Amino acid sequence: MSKKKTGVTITDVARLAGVSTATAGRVLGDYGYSSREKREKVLSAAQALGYRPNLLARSLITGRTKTIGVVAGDIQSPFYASILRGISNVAERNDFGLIITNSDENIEHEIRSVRLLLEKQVDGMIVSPCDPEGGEHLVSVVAAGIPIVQIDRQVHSLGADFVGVDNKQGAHDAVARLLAQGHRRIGMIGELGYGDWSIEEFFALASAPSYASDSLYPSWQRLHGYVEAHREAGVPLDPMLIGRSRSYSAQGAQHQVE
Amino acid sequence: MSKKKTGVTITDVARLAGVSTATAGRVLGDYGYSSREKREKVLSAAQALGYRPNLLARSLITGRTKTIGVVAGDIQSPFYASILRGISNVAERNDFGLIITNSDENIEHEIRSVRLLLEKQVDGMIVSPCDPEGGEHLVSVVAAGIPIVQIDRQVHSLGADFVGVDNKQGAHDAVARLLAQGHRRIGMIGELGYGDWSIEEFFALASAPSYASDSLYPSWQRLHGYVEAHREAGVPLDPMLIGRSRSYSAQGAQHQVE
DNA sequence: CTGTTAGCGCCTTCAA
DNA sequence: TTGAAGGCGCTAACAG
Repeated sequence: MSKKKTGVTITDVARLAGVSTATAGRVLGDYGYSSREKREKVLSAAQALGYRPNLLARSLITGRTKTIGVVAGDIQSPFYASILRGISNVAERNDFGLIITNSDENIEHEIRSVRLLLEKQVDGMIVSPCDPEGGEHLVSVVAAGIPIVQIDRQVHSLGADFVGVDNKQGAHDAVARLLAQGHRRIGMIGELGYGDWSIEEFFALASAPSYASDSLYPSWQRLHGYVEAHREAGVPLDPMLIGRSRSYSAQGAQHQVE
Repeated sequence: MSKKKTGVTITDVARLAGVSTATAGRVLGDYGYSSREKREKVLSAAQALGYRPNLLARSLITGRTKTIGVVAGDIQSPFYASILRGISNVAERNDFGLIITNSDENIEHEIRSVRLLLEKQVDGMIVSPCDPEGGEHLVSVVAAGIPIVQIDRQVHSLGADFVGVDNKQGAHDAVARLLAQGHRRIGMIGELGYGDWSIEEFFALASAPSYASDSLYPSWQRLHGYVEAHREAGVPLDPMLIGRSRSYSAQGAQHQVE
């Protein structure tokens, strides 16, 4: 009949148990002291009433939400899905909640997501920044004292932790091995979607021994490794051997092959 | 230097704007009346201080969190990933947050997840119940006035909304078409992992025209469709044509073929 | 060890 | 249209 949300509060439990709300809070929240006797009274009262703590109220006071926010590129991609699964496992093991958002590699979506997470008072964020250059919104987050861990890509100027793949080194090692085996025409298909250069231009840039690709997108970092391996082996580069799929998809790659 | 979280509150904004917290709240929360003049004062004060509303505090009062909780089987599976993506899109469009959890098709995980979501005061839940029979934990949720939408599988006794595939009909139609084309030995590989019957036993059960498979796991529902199509066509069933992969994986299916 | 008193940040009556 | 006062559910300081 009644349509109101029940909302059994700590006060209800305290009353039924015949103690103060403070004492009830101490046993239900598992902090501070409490005698065996009172403890049992409170627990059974809570049980009887079907009490569930209101984590919002608790967080409002403690300042901690036991929630971490994630800004992924696209939940649906196997890459992010597997990462999310790992994050989720660890979070659950530690009784943390997870608020997950997609950026679709779009900076405005990312900013929106970050704002939402901030307002929901997450304790920390895991972000895959879609633009290695522009990260003012992230700066304001760390400034607010909320830790950020970056995934896959990083905003260097942020100085926040980063978990990812050493793209340049990986590609370098793979290509170097092929070159060592005597191969000379090594093809590579990469996403290489964003970036202001043609392959020729990038080859020129990346051939400088001091070139740093750390702040580029992953596929360009890998191409840099490709270039370095060639330079070290003294093998000339041929732009015709590089395919730009412009998307991370099998179709895109297939298209480059044909 | 200071390590404290800044925490610009509505009070700070009100003071700077020279109005009461009530007025500041009205413009920042976009409710109630406010004069153009005050409104602008408040907004620029908020801007200057970098004010961000504390959604926890707001939710504590309003009783609504603009958050919906999801209990998926496994984020990482393409099936759930695509569903989550859709949910996420709609949620974002409506300024809702999403708390996502995995059940791993394990009832205890599911119960844990549901409890967490309840305590975080989600406004509603989307659940893929791992046991079509046992759903007491879900009953208590709807009893608390929190709407549930079920995905893929449903607890019938719950009487909650359900979104899914008509497994029986789909399998029935596919098999019926093959039979109509004259084929007689039609194989089927299904997960068929849970369930107390052997294939022979299930054939016997499902051959009854009145048999209802609604509360079974999806793969059994599909097998029911297979059986019905055969019955309607008067084609005898052969248990040897059914493979039980016992998992939703390519490997499992492949193994049945060999 | 326990109860009382204050709030957390915000919204919501209710007067003015 | 505005402000003052009260309270959401809970925890953090005190005294006792």
